[in-house]
Amino acid sequence: MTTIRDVAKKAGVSVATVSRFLNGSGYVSADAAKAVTEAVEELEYELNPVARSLNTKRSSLIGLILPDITNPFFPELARAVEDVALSYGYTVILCNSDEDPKKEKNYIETLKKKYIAGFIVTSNQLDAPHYADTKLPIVALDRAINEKIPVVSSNNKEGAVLGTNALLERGCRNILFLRGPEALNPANDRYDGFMEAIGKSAVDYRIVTCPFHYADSQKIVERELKANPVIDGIFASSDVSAAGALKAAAILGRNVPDDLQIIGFDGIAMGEMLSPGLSTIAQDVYKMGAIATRILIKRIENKPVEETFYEIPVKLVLRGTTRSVE
Amino acid sequence: MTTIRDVAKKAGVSVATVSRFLNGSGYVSADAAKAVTEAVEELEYELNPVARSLNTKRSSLIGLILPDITNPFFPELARAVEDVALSYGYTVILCNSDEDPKKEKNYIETLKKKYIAGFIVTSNQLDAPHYADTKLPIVALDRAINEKIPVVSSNNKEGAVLGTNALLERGCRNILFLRGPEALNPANDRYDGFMEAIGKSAVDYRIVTCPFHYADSQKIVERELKANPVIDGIFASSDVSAAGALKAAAILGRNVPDDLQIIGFDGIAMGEMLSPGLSTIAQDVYKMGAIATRILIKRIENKPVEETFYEIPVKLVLRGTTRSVE
DNA sequence: AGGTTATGTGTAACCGGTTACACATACTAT
DNA sequence: ATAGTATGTGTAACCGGTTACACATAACCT
Repeated sequence: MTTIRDVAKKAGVSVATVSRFLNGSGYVSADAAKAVTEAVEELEYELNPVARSLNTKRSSLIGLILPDITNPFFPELARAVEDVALSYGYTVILCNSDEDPKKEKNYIETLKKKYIAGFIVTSNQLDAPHYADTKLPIVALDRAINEKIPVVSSNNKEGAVLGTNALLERGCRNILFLRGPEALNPANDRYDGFMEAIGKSAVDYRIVTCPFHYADSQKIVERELKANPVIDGIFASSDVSAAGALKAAAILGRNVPDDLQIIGFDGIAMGEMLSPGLSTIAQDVYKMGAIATRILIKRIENKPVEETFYEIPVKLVLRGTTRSVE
Repeated sequence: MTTIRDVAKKAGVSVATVSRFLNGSGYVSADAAKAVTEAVEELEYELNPVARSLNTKRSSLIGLILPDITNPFFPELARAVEDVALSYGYTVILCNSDEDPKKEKNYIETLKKKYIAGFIVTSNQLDAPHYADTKLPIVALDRAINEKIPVVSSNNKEGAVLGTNALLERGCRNILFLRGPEALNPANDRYDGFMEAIGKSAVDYRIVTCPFHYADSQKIVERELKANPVIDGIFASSDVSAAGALKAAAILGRNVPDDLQIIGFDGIAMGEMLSPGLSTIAQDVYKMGAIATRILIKRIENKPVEETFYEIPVKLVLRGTTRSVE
């Protein structure tokens, strides 16, 4: 393995000069620069990042902490983070936290020892003291940890307004809202949006809390539809719940969309594979991940970060579970 | 930060003794062990993995190379790898290769510099010279790279036999087989299994190559069903293709499963969310990932690895796209 | 002219571990 | 009694970079 000392010898300069040239720090004459460049070329020298880390106490590692990559929302996020990280020369470490504070903390401790450069965190747990006192750059997704930590989030409230209005415009007069878990920030924002939009109408509605879980949602919706056959529209706070609702409708022989219209929230790929295709409020998850990563890298590299709150617009995607507006 | 020198001083021994004790290498007296243990405790000493890496040229990083985490097959795999890695004290780096040899190579080079401990590779490209000459421990998923590299794979052929027979037993007399891309090992094994099972029957069949892509599959199946209305069974080499087939059937007004039965392959979570639920040959993806990781870690730690080929059994999961056997 | 400041470079300490080697003592075997 | 092996420990070099500091020269002031 060629070391910086080999390069220095070949170029006829000191290691300090080589290091300075390689890092663009301090003064290096044109002659020295040329000699070093040539030596690097000839020896095919590549800097050892571990040795560098040891004394700079920095690395090019980014930690991505998310509840569970298996949740259909996260792969696309991970992909975006990885793409952007790669393009800036960073490497992504995958951490499934299961929303367990102990696991999260453990990851943070472990990775700190490796001089990790920063974290992207998608945590749903509400108290996060171990983030607060971390000096490391962090960017949060979907939920605020504290004022100093930038947040990237979908415009959940607006999305919910959009979805609710879509159902109203399509003639729904009795809407079931599948509210997400109260512990989740985005679920609360979506709830607010629904309430705002529904409040402006004179339509009947019903709200049921429903986990972002397929089988549970199916059961809940089955029960609701049986108990309240007048329901002619369902707005689910997640696509997974919407899929459960769709299944429940199928089981009960309800005709979607003629008899019952459904809109989900998230925009996961599965939506289009359902029959009928799921209408949904699509989040631009890739964009969220990409932006979060860019902000993180700016923070890591001490570049100025303009804002601390980034809201990504959502989009109404109409497929088969809603009718066209007449 | 406490260093090994602080510990040595506190324990009244040399750094060499501390290091030996910590690594369980060389001789350490009971007295010294006790003193070091106490000093470590009191000082809350934690070893610096970067410093260690620098001279051992090893780390506790594992690289997971896969085509695209966004593909529904991979999140569960990644989850398994991460779980097992974590339990052994390793950390997982996520690498989306897009099946691009350049990207793969680049990752390997980059991570080698970080003294990565080993790789788990799910690569579909057939030539992989850059793996061959790598001294690093590697475990492959789903395809053999060379004889020295252990492979973990589903029992694809048997799965295909199972699926084909399931359709036959359920009365299908004209089966469409959606063959996966020829470049993929598992697709070929599934093809072999189908041919073997269908050959033993006297049933008509038709084979069409079809990418593991939803919209494309849908189009292909729509075309096929129109051209050959006699088709009463579809065996798809992937669940995504099966989902496309199911959609095509819905569009053409074919009744699944009374008129047309469908079986997929993979067992991705989406299958149960479809209506009707997708019958499929389920791979135990989690198990594949977990086993691959355990083997890799054995290799990394120079423990004996019994075999170099691990075949994980698949399972027939019957849901709504197939009838019950009368 | 003389003092500042900018430019350029090298030596050597340092980051925080591991380990080769030298040395000392205790135990075994002959 | 003596060689040979097992046990135990410390010193110092080393992994491959970065950087504080000292020093030298050139350019820019007033």
